[in-house]
Amino acid sequence: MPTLSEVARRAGVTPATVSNVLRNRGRVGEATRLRVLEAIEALGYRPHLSARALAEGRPPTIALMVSSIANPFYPEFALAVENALRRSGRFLIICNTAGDPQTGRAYLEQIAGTLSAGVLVMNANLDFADLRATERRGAPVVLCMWERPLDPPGLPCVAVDFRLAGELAAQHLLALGHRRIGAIVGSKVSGIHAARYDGFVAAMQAAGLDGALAPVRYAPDTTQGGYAAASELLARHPDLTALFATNDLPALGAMQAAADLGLDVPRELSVVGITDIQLARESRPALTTVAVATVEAAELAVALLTELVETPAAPTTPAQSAARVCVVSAPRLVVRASTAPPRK
Amino acid sequence: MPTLSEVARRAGVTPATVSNVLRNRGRVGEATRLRVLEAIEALGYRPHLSARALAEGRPPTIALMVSSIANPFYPEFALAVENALRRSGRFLIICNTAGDPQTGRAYLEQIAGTLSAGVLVMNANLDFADLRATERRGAPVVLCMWERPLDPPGLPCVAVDFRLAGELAAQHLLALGHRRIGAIVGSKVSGIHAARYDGFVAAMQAAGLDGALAPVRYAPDTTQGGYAAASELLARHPDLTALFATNDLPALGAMQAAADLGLDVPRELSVVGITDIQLARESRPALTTVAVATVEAAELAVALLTELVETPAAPTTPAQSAARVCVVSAPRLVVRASTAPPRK
DNA sequence: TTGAAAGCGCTAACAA
DNA sequence: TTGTTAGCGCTTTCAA
Repeated sequence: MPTLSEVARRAGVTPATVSNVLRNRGRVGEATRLRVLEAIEALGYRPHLSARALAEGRPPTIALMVSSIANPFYPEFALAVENALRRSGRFLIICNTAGDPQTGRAYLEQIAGTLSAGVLVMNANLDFADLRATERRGAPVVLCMWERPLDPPGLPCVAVDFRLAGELAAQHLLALGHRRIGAIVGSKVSGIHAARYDGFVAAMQAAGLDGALAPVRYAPDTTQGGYAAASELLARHPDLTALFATNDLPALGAMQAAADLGLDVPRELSVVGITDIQLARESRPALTTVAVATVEAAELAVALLTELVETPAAPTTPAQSAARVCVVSAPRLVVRASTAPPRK
Repeated sequence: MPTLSEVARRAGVTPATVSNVLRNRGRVGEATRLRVLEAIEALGYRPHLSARALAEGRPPTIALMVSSIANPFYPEFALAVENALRRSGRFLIICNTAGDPQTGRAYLEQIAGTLSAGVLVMNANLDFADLRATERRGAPVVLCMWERPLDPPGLPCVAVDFRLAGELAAQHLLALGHRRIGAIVGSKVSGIHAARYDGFVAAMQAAGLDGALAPVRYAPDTTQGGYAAASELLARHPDLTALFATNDLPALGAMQAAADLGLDVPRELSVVGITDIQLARESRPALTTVAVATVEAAELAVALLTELVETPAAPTTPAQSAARVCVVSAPRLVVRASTAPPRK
């Protein structure tokens, strides 16, 4: 592969000039510029990105930490991230933590700042301390889907009002006339779906029901988890007319459980989820859900990280980080075919 | 961030020695080694991967070209690739071509050989010429799911016997007693699913039916595509008792179409797909399909590419490339709930 | 407008 | 076993 020096030699200039031409720095005579361009063309020169990364002190690369790229939600997000990055001439490294903080730390230690200029974190179950250490080493970190806009994490982040999402979902069921509603929370009790559940409880409360007393199950954030949770809930509380799930995947699982129990959705059981992943549209019946601005979140996250990466590393204090919170558009209800008024 | 020289200074040795310790090159005294290790620890030193890439002449990175990471098949494959790479200390750059050869070429030109040591190609609709050019520039290319083991592409590849997959699917339907079977081919007429369809036709032939005359529709390789194709087929040929699809996504779409037409699957219509993506297990009814060794293919692809990357670049002729064909385990039928004998 | 020179952080001969 | 010396390909002052 031809190098910049070879281009320079051929064009009868020095490497510095070629570099200036490449970066459109201006300070190059038009005739020279043309000669350089011609040499580039003739030689088929392409800049060596690793060399450039070293010289510039920062690679054209961003790492996306996810717990599993195979989770049907992430690809949509990753796609949006990749698109946004490509537009800004950067590249995306996918880091799969498999939900294991060790793996996450290993990734961060290896590539943050040395092979990737910054880090996007998408629910990868990482130690907060590791993230702050990463920041301190000079690789900015952005949390991609913070659940509580009003409770910033002390790290730059893109926040989604998931509490509102929970409220909207519950309000929809309530408006349809449901009163006996079960909840499936796709994480641990103290987990990241807490805000969504809070919203649900609040909406119930507001409707004069004791939301905290509504039957609830905590389950893994998967279809299987939702399936198991729904099976249990329906076995224990046969009078439930609707199920609220904090995420689409468990909601989809709940629909399967209903199908296997011979319950017709939505006639005998309504199901609502949160996020609006592609599958929600494609399931039968199509899932009613609360759509989250995934693409917008991805773009904001990339924009925020880009800014941080390009800003001369003013060592960020927690307070400064706290200030870097972008909130995406409010979630909105998408009514499809999995919800209906309860049978009397 | 501390550099190797700083570590050297602190340990009272030269950079070369530190490098030797880091690479476990052996030729270092035990006492020195310990001192160096201690300095590394004390300083929190981590090797700068971009610098190393430049010095070694090759980055620790591999590019995976896919048409859309959001296609439910790719994440499973990408996950397996990522795992295999991580085990070998490499990192994964995701390149989304959106099926556009331009975008693909731009990616290849930018990063192949300069930011990524090699390229994995997963049905990204790339120009063959671009791939060969990439190879010539010194960045090995491996095709990840070549469809016809007996017809090598002139590029190193991992091949899957998709013709056999098509045969197995058809044989299953035939064995159940189906005779009026429609086919949904998830690509253009001359597209990459041709081998699968060939297998289908051959199996029909072998059963004494004129497979080539079986109703067939070509459609995009998506649920929507399958939905539309199945709707058409069933409208035009109400006597069909089974549908064969060359991929799971269209098969799933076909099941939805059946549901919307009020046809019970599998009682009134059997549906079979190919690949066995995660969704196939999770759909209701669960999809009968022919499982392809995805993980094995990913691992073989990584192994093959790794070998090519590490082999001192003997400029490969097409003939040599042709020799680099790995074939994964044969596909195998997975019977689930979407197939049954035809109603008399 | 162009050139000269130093250096990014690391590796790898080759010498000692 | 360890050090010396050149780079890898590019960017970027600073001079001319």
